[in-house]
Amino acid sequence: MLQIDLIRREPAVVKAKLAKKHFTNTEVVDEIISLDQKRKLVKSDVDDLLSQRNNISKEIGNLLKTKLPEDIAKAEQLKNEIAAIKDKIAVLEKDLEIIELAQFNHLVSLPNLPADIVPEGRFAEDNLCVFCVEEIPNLPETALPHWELAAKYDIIDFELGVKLTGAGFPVYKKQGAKLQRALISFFLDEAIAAGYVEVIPPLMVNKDSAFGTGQLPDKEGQMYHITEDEFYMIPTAEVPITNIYRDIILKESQFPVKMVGYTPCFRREAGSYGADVRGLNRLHQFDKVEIVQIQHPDKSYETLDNMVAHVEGLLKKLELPYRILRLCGGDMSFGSALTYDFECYSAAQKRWLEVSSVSNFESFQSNRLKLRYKDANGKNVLAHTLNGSALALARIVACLLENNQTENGIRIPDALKPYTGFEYIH
RNA sequence: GGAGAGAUGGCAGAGUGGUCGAUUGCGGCGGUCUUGAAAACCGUUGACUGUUAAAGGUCCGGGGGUUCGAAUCCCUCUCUCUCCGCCA
Repeated sequence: MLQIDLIRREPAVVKAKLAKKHFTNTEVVDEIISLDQKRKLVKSDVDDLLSQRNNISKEIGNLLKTKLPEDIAKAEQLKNEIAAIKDKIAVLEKDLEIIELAQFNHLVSLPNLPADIVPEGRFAEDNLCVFCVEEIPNLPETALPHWELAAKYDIIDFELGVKLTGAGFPVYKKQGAKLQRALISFFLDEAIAAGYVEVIPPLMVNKDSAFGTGQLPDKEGQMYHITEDEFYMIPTAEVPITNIYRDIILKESQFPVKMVGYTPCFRREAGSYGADVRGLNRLHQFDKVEIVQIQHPDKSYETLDNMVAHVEGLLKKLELPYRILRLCGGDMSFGSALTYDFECYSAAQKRWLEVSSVSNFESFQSNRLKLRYKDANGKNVLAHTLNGSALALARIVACLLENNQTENGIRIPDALKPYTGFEYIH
């Protein structure tokens, strides 16, 4: 959620930046400002009336204390006076409620403003490739896609998942299950070595948490919703982990807060179909290790670079061909100010798969979360939040299987061998 | 699932209808003392809104009600604790 203060002060700048994100409904900005002016007027009227009421009530209290007949009569008179004030308050408070609700609804409909270096553009093709490995693997035509390798070595069973739950819920078996665990441990250990504190959060969150990180109201349809208890299955560990710091006022000395967590992630992915969802490409449940940082606004972009470097280090250790994209305004997520996507090359499918997304949300989430720090002047200021996948498992597995297939089986990268305990899947 | 008790500031814990944004203790911060530290002593210490600054307003788990006036009374929801039942 954008800060109302910024919208008030710099409406033109806000509109221009929204346009870069292809949010062109600029009348919303004007509407927010006009509602804000109305709100202030009504609020100040209500406050005046409340102030009058408070004073009269105090007076009544004092009069009644004396127990003198004339004072009691006076008190009764004042009670009548207050009745009229109360009616006025009731009317104005109703107005105020309507105005505030309208303003809130408009405010939460605005996406975050993109950073200056975000490229112009609307679609994936407009993303700026800031790094790409020199050699993209070129496998022989006989190379198998990962879903066939999964069947060949009996390590991932998609059909069985359909039986148990439905499409998009694979069952990992044997060396496939071990590989999964190995990757999770490897990613966690790397993050812990980089100073992140590990947490294991709940896999379901309440409405407040889903709102805090921006999933609600914007992406309601993408989460599994447990209606009986009003819980949402987490689409990413970002939600519970970042919400640990909801309603918190940090000291500056606590920056940066660094957390890492492994969780399964649940996504409804309504409307997806075809080659896009084949095999491990897009699942309803997948595993992910997520890194989250909370940082001083002056340092958040430096931190974003650190997080990008961390993810890059993981891909290097896994010996996977990757590229890094700086997302264009139209392709970025709702709440992000700057996002780098990491894509790995899936050599048998001959396509790039997104395996990580690292973003700086600036104060967009913290405004909703009321996540602040006390600055040197004792003023409470919104902190910046960042997060990134480090890494998302399923697509990494897809690339590992495809790119590393040999006549002897699937080769495990050196960095992973201590975790798998085997060098080949066969 | 059944029965009961409770939810107050960073924490502990007073407050049952009026000057209570809230006694007090701990913690935090600043100071005196000290070579330094501890102890002791003194002072200070919630958030939001609003404003040039203020005044004013709001907040005692959430929502609603009674009242001139609610932390305090009533209703309701959520959560926590204790006992019983069930159980990894």
